[in-house]
Amino acid sequence: MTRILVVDDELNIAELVAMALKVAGFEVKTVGNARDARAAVREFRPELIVLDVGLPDEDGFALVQRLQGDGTKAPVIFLTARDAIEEKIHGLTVGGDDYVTKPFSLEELVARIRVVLRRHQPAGSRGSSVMKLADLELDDESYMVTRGGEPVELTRTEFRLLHYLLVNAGRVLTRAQILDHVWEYDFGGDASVLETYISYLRHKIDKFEPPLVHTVRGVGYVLRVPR
Amino acid sequence: MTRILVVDDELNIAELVAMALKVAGFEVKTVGNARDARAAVREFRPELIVLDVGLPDEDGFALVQRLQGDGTKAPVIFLTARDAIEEKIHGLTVGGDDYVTKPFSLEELVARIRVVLRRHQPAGSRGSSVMKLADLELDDESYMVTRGGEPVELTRTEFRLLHYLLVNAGRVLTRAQILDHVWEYDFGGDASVLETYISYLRHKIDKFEPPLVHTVRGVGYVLRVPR
DNA sequence: CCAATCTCTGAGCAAACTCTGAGAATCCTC
DNA sequence: GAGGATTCTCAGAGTTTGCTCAGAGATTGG
Repeated sequence: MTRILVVDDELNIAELVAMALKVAGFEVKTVGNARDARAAVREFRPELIVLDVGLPDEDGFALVQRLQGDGTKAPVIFLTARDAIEEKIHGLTVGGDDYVTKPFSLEELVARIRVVLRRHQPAGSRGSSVMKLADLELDDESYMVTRGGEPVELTRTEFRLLHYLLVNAGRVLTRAQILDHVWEYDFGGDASVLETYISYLRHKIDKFEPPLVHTVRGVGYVLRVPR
Repeated sequence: MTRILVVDDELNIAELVAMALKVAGFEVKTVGNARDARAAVREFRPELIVLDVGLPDEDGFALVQRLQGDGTKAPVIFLTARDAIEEKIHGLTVGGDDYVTKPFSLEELVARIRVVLRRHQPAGSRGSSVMKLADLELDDESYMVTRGGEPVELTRTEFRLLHYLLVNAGRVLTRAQILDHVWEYDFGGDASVLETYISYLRHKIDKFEPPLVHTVRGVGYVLRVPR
């Protein structure tokens, strides 16, 4: 089980992320400051670090330098405010690290984590980045979706939504779950957006037979092959 | 796996270069001064050396002489300030060595490394230096690009951009990734330059059908053959 | 040292996307 | 089958994102 260290001083965010990652099948440890982070790196030996750059006791980037000096090779995913100085991010994606701007959606964060982890694995043992259900295919890496071989153009939100449904194919997801994962965590609107996007998705991928997106009345939605 | 030794006393630069080279599939060792460099040459037996000429403890050129006296035949790529005495360098690069002026772009450095390595390989085992996608061809060595057989004139930045996209054909690259690789490492501007250059590229290579440069809204760009 | 070329900036414009709200359609219960 | 609840669909407002262009500044080559 892949170990991930989450470093964020905002407890709510840290908890939220930790939850999502545990559900996604990772082993997670959370700390709230740089000092604990260094200790955790030594003891917990994480294989990836999710790091808020706005830490109270030490600049996130300085911390990374120190950690890597300590011998960790774990890639880092930085959490940063959307309008933060992009300059500081420069040079970051060279080593396969990445960053996600706040507020993010959990779906997006988990996707980035998967991409970074894949890049850091020896090329041979890498799985494919393609997910399938019936004749529907979704490629994480190239953002391509095809149904029955035909390419389908999806917007970003549509893509995230389909991705989340696909990861949980066969399992019924409640509206709340979907909103919490696919939309940014500070999204204030109601579930009608979701219905709208389900409608869009159906137009794009379910104009072919058989339909894959199914409504479970009073509960939520599932992606599955009907029998 | 080709071994490359990076000699630079600026830790940030050395790290940056090492990262980029590892991602490009080389085995890398980094040292920060001339003494360690000589030791590393003996133990690590690099097949190419990237050497900063502004070393604190010994003049880079003197070092090369000594190294070659030690029996290394590894070609050298010098890193030098842009306004440094170019004559000295010209004299040294006759042996198939090369130089890159700081600040460089990673794309450029890696390209030079590939060219130098290719020159040093026995003529028989050389691969081609031409990359293709559909009817688009790009030759690393001669800096020539053709689309549908027609030659296309590209400026240096356009060439680097296309090259980076082509190496990663089929994979969506974020703006940050592209800026980090194609632009010089101290570039401080924002992504609008990139958009401008994408526009230039499209005018030059995508006025033919089918278009190869595709925008993935909210994410970045891909080079791919549409289906 | 001048001219040509290249790079980058900024602003205006265009297109695409997200979300809202309201009415239509569907489903379920009684 | 009526009525209420739920879900679907659509059009449009508002926002975001990307494209293009002209021109200033830098660089290169003669």
